[in-house]
Amino acid sequence: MKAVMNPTYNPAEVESRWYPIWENSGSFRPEVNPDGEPYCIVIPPPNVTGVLHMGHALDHAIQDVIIRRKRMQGFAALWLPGMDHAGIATQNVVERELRNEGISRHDIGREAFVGRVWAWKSKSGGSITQQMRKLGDSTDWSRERFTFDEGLSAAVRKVFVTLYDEGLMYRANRIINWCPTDHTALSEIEVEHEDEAGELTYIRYPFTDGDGYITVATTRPETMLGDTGVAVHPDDDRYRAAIGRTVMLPLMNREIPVVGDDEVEPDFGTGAVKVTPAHDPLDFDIGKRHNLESIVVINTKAQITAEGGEFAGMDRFEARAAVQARLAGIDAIEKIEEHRHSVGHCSRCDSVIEPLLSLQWFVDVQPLVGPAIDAVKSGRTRFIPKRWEKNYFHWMENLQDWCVSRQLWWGHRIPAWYCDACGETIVSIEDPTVCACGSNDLRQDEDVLDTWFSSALWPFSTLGWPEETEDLAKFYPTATLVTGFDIIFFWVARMMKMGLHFTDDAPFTDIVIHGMVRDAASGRKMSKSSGNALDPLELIDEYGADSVRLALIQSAAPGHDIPLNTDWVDASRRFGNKLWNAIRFAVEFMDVDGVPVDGGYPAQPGPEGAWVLSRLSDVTTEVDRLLDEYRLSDAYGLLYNFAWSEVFDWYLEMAKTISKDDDRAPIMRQTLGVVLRDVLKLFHPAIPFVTEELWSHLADGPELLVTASWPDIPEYSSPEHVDSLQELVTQIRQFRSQHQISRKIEIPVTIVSGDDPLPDWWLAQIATLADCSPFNGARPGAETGQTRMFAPGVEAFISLEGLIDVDAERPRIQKVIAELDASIGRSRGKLSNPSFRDRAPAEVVAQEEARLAEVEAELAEQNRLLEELG
RNA sequence: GGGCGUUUAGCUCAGUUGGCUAGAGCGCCGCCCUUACAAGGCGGAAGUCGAGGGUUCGAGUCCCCCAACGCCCACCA
Repeated sequence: MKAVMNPTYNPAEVESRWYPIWENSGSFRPEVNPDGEPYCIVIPPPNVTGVLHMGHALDHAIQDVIIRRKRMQGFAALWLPGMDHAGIATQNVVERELRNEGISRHDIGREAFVGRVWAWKSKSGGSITQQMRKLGDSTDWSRERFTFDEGLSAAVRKVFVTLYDEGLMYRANRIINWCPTDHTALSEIEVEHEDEAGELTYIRYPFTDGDGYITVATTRPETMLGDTGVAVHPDDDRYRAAIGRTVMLPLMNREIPVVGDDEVEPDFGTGAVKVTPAHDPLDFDIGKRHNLESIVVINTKAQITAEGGEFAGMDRFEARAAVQARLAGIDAIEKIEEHRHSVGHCSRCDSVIEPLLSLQWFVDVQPLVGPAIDAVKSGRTRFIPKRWEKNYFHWMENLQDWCVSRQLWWGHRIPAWYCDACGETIVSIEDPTVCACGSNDLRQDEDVLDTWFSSALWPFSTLGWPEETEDLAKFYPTATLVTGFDIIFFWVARMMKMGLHFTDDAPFTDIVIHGMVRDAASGRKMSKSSGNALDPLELIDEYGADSVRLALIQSAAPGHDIPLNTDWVDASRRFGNKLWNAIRFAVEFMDVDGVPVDGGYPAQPGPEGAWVLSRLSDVTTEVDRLLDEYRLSDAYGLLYNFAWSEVFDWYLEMAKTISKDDDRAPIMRQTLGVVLRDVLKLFHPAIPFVTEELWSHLADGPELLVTASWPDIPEYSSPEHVDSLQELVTQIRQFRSQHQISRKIEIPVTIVSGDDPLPDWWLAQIATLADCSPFNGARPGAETGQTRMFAPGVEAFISLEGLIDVDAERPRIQKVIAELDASIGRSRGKLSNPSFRDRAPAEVVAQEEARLAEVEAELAEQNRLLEELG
């Protein structure tokens, strides 16, 4: 018995019903296609603290379209979900909780704190996994992973220890980027540079021999407290004589040398630079080259240390003003200029980064770079769109060593132990209990690893590596990665390096890069901070997940940003409603249901059926081509127009003209059913909920649409008659509209065909679709008061007498003539050009000639009609 | 200082081997409550494809140059 379908589609009710059915049926597991070729996408793991935003919605919609189609195509398709432990972000959330209780993490200690984070995770973390279900993500939840779970942590240790054994993981004292707020080291890509207004302070450093001074320029005068030298370019004539002399550092009264160094830019400032090896990366290098001492004058809280003398204890910015004032007091400042310069900020908390000399762990990435570049250069892995490859190469070629240690508690603790007795460092997978020297006085390194370290292993660690699991053998290397360009450096490049190094294969074949979702109104990136963010969850509640997905997919041209507003979502919702009603009509009013899941394509579908099936076949072929190239927006734009403008607007209307007791009714129902079935299949990856619901009304058998087969349509050739039918109907409608003729008036139309009499079905279609009474007969005499229409193979005549004011037809014909004239002009121009005839392909020339002949004939006829009208 | 992207209808955007009269959604105008859908149907108006130059029989599409806007990278202290 048929279920009654509501005339208005209600997404909320339908969507909440289907997801559990899919999930519980195991449809998202690759095991549903046990013999299928493996196809795997690993999800970019959202932060455990994350809530679903538009960026996720886009990223997931794309991945879901890809994986759902592959599943329907019979692949053993796996979309592997999971989350990232998100070191700093998560630690901050729990620290905020503690702060509300009036305590800090140091009050409860490391172990208790980590316990609190786990407790938070099980209670509040991972809400995004429920939100992904609302979106319809067909991820295999039985394989869900977490970067901090046991298996992945084992992979992290294995990688760390291996890199250490290979000499690629080392501990060193370097200038690193320090966030004084998050109180941890950061890698250089976690620092965002912004141009800001600042000052360039020119300070005089007197020579110790009393003969003059040298002026240095700095944006950070407070660092002068730690100066241990002044550097000039060795070829700079102004300063050549100064090299080797010493100056007296003001305020500190420290004698420091002037050195010559090629890295100094003579054109900047005074051409002489103060050297603070402990607080500037360039100065650190210069200091090393010239054996200058490193004096730490700023601590991890961004305060001046005891080495800073009278300024000790001051905040760095307070000290900047104080140092300037003191220098001015002793007349050591030559001038202060306004100066815009780039200032580094913590990408997480926006604090100004402090370059600090610090003992940290680093990965020597150079040996990993070559294979990662080669994999892309050779085409083993390709970026889509290709232009991102250039960015990837450029970044790879300019890599610094990766600072991986973080001064946090939430993260993978560095598997290094230090022996207090002998000073030995032990790096091992298993926790050591005793040192080679016999001492068991071992301290594990306090630091944890950069969150991105475990993310870099994601494609293989989630599949079981370093164990040789079945999943790893089957699904690695994975097929496709889908992500935004903003994390190519953070994540994609590192996965490539680690994947190639540890598995000897690139982790993906295709890397699909999409843009950012933007607010269509302002053009800005959607973000909470700018207050222009659309909340996908609110949109899902209001419009349905299908609408949000389709809007994103249709807007997402490959590699471009996506402007989104609710109009797009609303248009998608209307499409869902249209689809709903089209199928409701077929099921309830045309008795189309029990459509077979596979095949069932009619061998003799009749002319309308052959037309729609040939269009379906063409469109499916094109959609497959577009989807294979990841052009989702083009594919679904095409399908959207096909479904609405051709299937619903034309074919469904044609089907209506065939009454239930007509001999052609059974074949029409079969054809309509098969076409609608395949439309549902083609749309399912984009709008899974409404299509699954409609499938349950339309199709026969127990199979869910989610695991149904992708369409494979036999060839059909379309009868030419259908084109002329559509053209003539459109022209009659235009005629009616132009002359404001009510639909209630049936227009008598005499139709003349070139050869055979027109079939009854054709006349019946014309009659219904154009609300006219067609008569297939001889060409009427050349009496006045007729209008004439052309369509391939047929002409139509309408007597204007009694239908319209005959005079009103004149301007219409004149307009038609003007258009035809223009067209003929263009055509003749082309054809009279000898070069065109010589050089254009013969088929293009022939096409042009045929077109001209046709248009000329029509022009002659319209001119004749105009004359008849007088 | 490098690199990349964008510029097409009132708005937001498609347009990938150069080839009929450049498309879509929304908006706008007219008619229609036709029993799938008024969240709809039918019809319509609207674009010198950022400026200039070049290649070509033919350029929104390829090349050069310019302009505006946006993004990324970069240790000018």
